Amino acid sequence: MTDVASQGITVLLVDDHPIVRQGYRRVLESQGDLHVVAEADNAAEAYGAFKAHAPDVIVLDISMPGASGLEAIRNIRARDPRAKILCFTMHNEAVLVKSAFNAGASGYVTKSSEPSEVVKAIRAVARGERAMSDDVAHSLADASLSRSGSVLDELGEREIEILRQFAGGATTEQIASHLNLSVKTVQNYHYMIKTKTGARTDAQLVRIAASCGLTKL
Amino acid sequence: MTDVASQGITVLLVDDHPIVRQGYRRVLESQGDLHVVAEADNAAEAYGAFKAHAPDVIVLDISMPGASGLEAIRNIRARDPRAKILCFTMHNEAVLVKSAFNAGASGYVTKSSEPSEVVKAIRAVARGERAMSDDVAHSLADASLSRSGSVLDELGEREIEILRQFAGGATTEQIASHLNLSVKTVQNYHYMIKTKTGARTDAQLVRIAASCGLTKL
DNA sequence: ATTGGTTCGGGAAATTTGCCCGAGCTGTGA
DNA sequence: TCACAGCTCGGGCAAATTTCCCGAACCAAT
Repeated sequence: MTDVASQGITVLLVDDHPIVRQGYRRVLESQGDLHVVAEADNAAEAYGAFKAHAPDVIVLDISMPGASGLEAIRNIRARDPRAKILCFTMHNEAVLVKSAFNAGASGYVTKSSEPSEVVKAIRAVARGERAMSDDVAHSLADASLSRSGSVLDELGEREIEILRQFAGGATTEQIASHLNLSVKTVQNYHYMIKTKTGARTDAQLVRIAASCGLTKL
Repeated sequence: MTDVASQGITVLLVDDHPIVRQGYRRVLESQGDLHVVAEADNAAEAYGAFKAHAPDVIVLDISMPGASGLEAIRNIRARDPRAKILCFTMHNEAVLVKSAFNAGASGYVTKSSEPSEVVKAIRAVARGERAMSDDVAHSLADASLSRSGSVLDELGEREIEILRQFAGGATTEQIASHLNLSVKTVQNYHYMIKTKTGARTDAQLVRIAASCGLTKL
């Protein structure tokens, strides 16, 4: 009775799709204790809106392209570490989830979740707890029983270099000759990189490399 | 005065995100003349729901994975050519838009659009007109003007779809099952795509796909 | 000294690639 | 209407690569 919830929880919605925002707003408002006090269209506007309205929780869709969503989290948290950010997105890759959390997010819920789960997460985050939906927890658990940082610090120097060249479009032979290694060794590194990053496909590898800034485009 | 709109327009919502569906429903219902008579969670359920409720308009999120959205359009239209389908999605790539239309869609609106635009599109589609949002028209126009010479028009529709999924990180098996193809066929397409685009490596393929806007990174 | 991480590569089985093939289908133009 | 061309779908088979296993050398810290 004495906590913040009894006063209602104020929310800032950040999503680049207007109608989606409209929808969230209605769903949240129908809860009674949740009040959407502002909306923002993109990461850039998000901090301004946060400063202006000081909401209890920021619900942020990191819809990607790229790290713009993560960037926003870092920006806001850097300027006000009290900000509580709930990521609400359709992506459920462990790497992204991890990045979001150590960018400073307080929660992570996928759009596949039931509305009630989302609402629950907002309340939890408002209380200062960490929240995530079941599917997110599952993929995190799966992917990293013992990992702790960015995917990159799992990799050795050589592995990173080979990943970089590979993602840049080089063939195995080219990499081998660039680095004066046997083709076999490059193949083995390639394999190790895949297992360490959890990529099941070369394409996934490229995406991971790109998301780590290892390659542009 | 004698047309369907004066009686209200019935809508079937198809989207795999429950909360998003909730949101749309509320936005549409608040219009007065729009009535969401059914929802479906995925492409498979969509046709059943269509048959059961005979809605005036199907609002379909082809959120992908893969052609399941396009597949759904084709399925429904094959069984009932009177079906009016409005694609409502976050993707705004010319290739997809074109595929959607010649799969039989009546309209295409992105989630970046204002709610009012979406509603307008629904009404237009219900009247039997073709509808698309400004940004979609723009990217279609762009593409049709200055895109001869792009690698993409060397590729068939299937090839493009498979490239899209592959670049998105899907495995050969996943693609095969998404599209109901044999693994061998997907492998063959993969090979054809590589030769047609001149890519010597899967990583190069991903880069090409990205540079054509086929996938985001 | 021993453990542990990183670099380097061999070997063998399982998969995938590279390339060729034929068959069904559709639209287009003579 | 009859080709003809182009897309779609998949089999086959040799060659290449991937997947995992392994050992060896090096260096750093325990």
